[in-house]
Amino acid sequence: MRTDTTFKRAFNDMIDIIRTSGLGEELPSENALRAQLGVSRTTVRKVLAAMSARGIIISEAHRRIIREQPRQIERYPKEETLAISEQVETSFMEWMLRGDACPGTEINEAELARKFGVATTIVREFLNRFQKYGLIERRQNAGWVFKGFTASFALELFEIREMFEMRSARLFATLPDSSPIWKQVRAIRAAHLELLADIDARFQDFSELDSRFHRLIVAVAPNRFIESFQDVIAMVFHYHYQWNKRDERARNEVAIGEHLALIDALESRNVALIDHACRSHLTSARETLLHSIV
Amino acid sequence: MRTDTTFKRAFNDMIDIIRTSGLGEELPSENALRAQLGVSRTTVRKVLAAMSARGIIISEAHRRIIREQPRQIERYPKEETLAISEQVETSFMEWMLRGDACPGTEINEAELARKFGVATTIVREFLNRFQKYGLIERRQNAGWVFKGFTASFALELFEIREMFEMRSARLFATLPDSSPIWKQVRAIRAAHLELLADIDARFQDFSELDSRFHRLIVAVAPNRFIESFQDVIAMVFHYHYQWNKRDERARNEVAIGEHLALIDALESRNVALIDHACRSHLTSARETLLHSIV
DNA sequence: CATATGTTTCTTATGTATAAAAAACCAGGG
DNA sequence: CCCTGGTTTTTTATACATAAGAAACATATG
Repeated sequence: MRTDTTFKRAFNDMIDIIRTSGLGEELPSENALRAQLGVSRTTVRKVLAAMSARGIIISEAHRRIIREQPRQIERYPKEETLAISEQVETSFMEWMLRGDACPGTEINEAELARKFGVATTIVREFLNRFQKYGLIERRQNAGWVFKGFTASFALELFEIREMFEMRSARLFATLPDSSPIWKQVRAIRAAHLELLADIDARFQDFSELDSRFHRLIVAVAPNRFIESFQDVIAMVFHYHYQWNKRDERARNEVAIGEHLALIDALESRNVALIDHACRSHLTSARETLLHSIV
Repeated sequence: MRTDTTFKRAFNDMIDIIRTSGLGEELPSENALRAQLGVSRTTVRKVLAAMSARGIIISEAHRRIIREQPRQIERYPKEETLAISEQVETSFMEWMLRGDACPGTEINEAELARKFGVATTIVREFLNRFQKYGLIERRQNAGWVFKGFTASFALELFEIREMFEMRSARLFATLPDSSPIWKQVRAIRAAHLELLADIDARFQDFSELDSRFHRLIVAVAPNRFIESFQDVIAMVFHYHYQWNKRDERARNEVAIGEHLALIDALESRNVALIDHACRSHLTSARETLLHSIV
């Protein structure tokens, strides 16, 4: 049966909401909470009921008062807030990147389901969605093949990436001053500088910033196929680098430098500069990835 | 439970095999048949058993003799040879293109399952796979939205298509004479001429030839992401044109002409010619598609 | 001993079941 | 009436069941 991860996530979020308010204060309406938590009212009510049951709030007629601050211990642990389908993703990536699978390995839905301790339906659904990353291939009536996280995967990936990002970066040259994108560019530059200033402590945050940066560039002229390809890139960097920590800090520092150079180039509106900055960042990113594969 | 479409398809294929042999002849071994039919030996045996039961063949110890020619009536009808998942694809496309769905429509798994008369699991699996075409989008815990077969879909599609095909076509200029691709190019030119000669009767065959042609061009330098994008294109042309028959014959005739021009250009190895031929074909294809949308 | 057939076991495709979550519906109070 | 909270209905996520199909194993026969 369905797991109650939505409820648990909402419960944790509600704790944060309550902590920003004082004792005795009244909570917003169910509808307002629904919007804040991003879940249905049904779930809000379930959370409120749980809060009541724990004595954190008091439900009077048509209002709920905060009675005592919830303690952090009451939070549900992170794992329990992940839908089974998300857990499967993690398990699969781990299985794949830990090297249990070499190129050409046959993937067996039933076996994976047993290994991960979930129903076959879910594994199947995952594989269907995962197919778009180009790492597995379906065989009629006979499972899947793992094609391998290989050099040719990386090269094919970067061939497309270069086409897409060069196309987008160039468009910045003709982007009017009035475009709201420029504001986001400045904001993301600031975020880069901030991260750079604290690189020793926060170098692990780069992966997410990287993805945001490239999505911003590509958003200059929206195209659903390009955007969906960004998911592939994000997946690769997110997971692959979790398993290849070598030189992580230095690598990220270099990349930040290249991003900043590209931002400068974009703002210059000079196509030649943009081309150069974009291409050299992509080249260096490709080399880094290739390096970590072999 | 699982349907026996594999068996029925194999049964039909076996009829064709038997019809090419004479009465009294002996059939190949189970293993040989397995390879010919592209199914497992389990299924081969089931087919042989069915043939025996119908008196078409006689199973003696370790050999099977053809006793009488099967009649065409014994074939299973086409519909019964399609896996449920394939039927769902057709039903969905029909639902979508017949116009029951306008952009922004919410897609309801349960409702579709009822409408198509299949299990929800299958609809869900289909939608997950179908997602890559960029026509639907998933919303967390709340079904899917149909984004519409709109002009912007066509434009985004063609933006990518142009990047990919121009890149591939240009590569032909530097392709060595020795490449086996040239032989395929000549073969596909012949196929085009053949179809053109008989265009009045066979204009419906173009869709498949079109897909083969573009896949060939793109295969000059294999890239899994480009190849997978060809699926999107093939889907669009295959289904969309099934529902827009206006000027079909003329349209296809024009496209054949453009293909032949592109083939000439490729063989010339002249980049400027290639560029021109490729771009003008894509432009005209885009206009045709846009036209048929509004 | 190699190859073909007979048998058993495992996997996939597809249906059904059900708790959780979302949505729709409804009644009461400002 | 609009909003709020209570109730009912519908849909989604996930587990489980099973026939069809694939694969592995075993035996026999030339």
